[in-house]
Amino acid sequence: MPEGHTIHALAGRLERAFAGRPVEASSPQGRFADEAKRLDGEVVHLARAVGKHLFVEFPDETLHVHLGLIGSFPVLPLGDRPPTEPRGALRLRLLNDDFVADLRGPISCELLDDLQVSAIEASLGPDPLDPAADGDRAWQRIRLRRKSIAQLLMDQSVLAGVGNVYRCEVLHRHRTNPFTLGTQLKRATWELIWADLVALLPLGVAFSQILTLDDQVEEAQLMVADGSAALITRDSTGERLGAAFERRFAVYKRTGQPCPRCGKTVRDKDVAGRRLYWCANCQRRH
DNA sequence: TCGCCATGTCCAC
DNA sequence: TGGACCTGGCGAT
Repeated sequence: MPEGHTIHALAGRLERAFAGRPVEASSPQGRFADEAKRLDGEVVHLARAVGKHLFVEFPDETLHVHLGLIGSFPVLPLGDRPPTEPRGALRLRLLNDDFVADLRGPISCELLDDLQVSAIEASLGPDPLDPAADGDRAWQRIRLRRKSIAQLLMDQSVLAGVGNVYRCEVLHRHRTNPFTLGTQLKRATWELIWADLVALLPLGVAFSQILTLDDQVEEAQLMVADGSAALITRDSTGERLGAAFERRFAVYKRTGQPCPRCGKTVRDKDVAGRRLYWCANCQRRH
């Protein structure tokens, strides 16, 4: 269940497992059979992510994948075993001598040309994981909108990569009222939120885990700074094995429990089809 | 074993 | 704005 950090980590894993070598591609489920045939035997150039969109570049076309809410694309080392027999609805399997990657349940899986890839990228707001991204581009879209900042943070044309967990947690971190309209939001508040996302999302990629509580964030940053993050046990794709941190949040899925900052009760409410969690007592800023 | 929910998005009304 | 879609995990049965 992916926010942007998951897709960036996945792109890295695919890149390490497949880039620079020919790949066997197949669609056991059949829904991607013609396209898989076109990729079969081609060399993978690179894999990259923009927000929640994954692009795997081949010589003549680009595989575009969006996992949606329930898609998965695990990259597994084969070791000395043959790949497992495909089971269930396996949309796409990528295979070489060392790795297998099985794509299931994506909301999109398609082959695109460069123009089509550019069109998708152009439709997305800045991605805090892109070092060249400009948070001011998002601000220009936010400041004119009469929608709540809770909705705007989830709008991928405003900002690419943030999902429900990061939105709830980052609004709590900055004591921001989720119902503040874009037109009411202070620029200084946005700048703090953007800078925070730029700091938090790379920790999500490094640890394959959403970290938003100060104690965990500080520890994770120290581990990145002193190199010990790299020493965590990893498999041969470079993926960390097991969770490094306890799964804890300030407000996400904590309805009825005390806010860790002020002790008042965390609330939830459906906003545009997604559940928002927030503390009405200490999130009052605009 | 079943049913529900989920870190997402699109489309018809 | 509600439903549809796709799969895996988990609590209730």
